[in-house]
Amino acid sequence: MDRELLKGSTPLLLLSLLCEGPMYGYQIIETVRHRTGGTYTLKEGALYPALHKLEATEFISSYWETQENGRERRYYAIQPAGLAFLTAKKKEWNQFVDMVQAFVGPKA
Amino acid sequence: MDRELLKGSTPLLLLSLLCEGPMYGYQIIETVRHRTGGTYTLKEGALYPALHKLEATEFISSYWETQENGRERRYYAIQPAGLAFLTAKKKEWNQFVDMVQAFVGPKA
DNA sequence: CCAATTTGCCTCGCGTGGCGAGGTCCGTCA
DNA sequence: TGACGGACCTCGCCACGCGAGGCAAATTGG
Repeated sequence: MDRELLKGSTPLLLLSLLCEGPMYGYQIIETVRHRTGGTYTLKEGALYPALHKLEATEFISSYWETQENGRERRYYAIQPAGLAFLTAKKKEWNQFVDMVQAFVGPKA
Repeated sequence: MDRELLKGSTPLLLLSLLCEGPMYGYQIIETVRHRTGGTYTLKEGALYPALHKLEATEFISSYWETQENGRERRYYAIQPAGLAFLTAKKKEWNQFVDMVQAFVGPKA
């Protein structure tokens, strides 16, 4: 998968995922990897900065949770502002896809 | 339109357009502007470097053509290698869209 | 029991690509 | 003559993803 195509889609992905409930970083990576059948692996160098940025803008929040074995995980949860932002982003995404589709022709 | 989303889609757009026949820079910009109803304006700072890069890799070729009034235009035409590249890019594009769609949910 | 792997977090430098602003030349039209 | 628009281009900035690296603790396996 061409990395250039991915640019800008990360926040959309993350917010969409977090809509389903809080998740921690590693879990996000694994989830994406599994759901895409391995074709797409979110890289840590892309994930964590993106997560931190979304938190800085209050679109998501984070909290540490200790597991039974004593280890800690940092969970991220979507915030109201993030939900609104997601809605806007989705609209933008659809516009974008329609736009490109109009030039390259429909999928089939 | 979020600029980050656009990244990487430019070669796809250009090759798709040039499939319909040779075009010159300014014309490409205007065509895109019109076809999208003005929602998307290809910027010169994105277009020309992209065009030159595609030419450097032999995906397109260019030639100058003099108009009746004496002014010159630089036309770009797709090459066989470009056509092959376009096919691959399209496939990649569809994969990408499907991937994101799988997370944000279908358009409707 | 120790080593290697996995889980889990993170940062930093690099390359890339779009953008805004700038620049140039020339034809046309008021 | 001067302003506008067509038509080409470049350059510095910023944002992003990537690869590589670092660290620490739990788990697994020989």
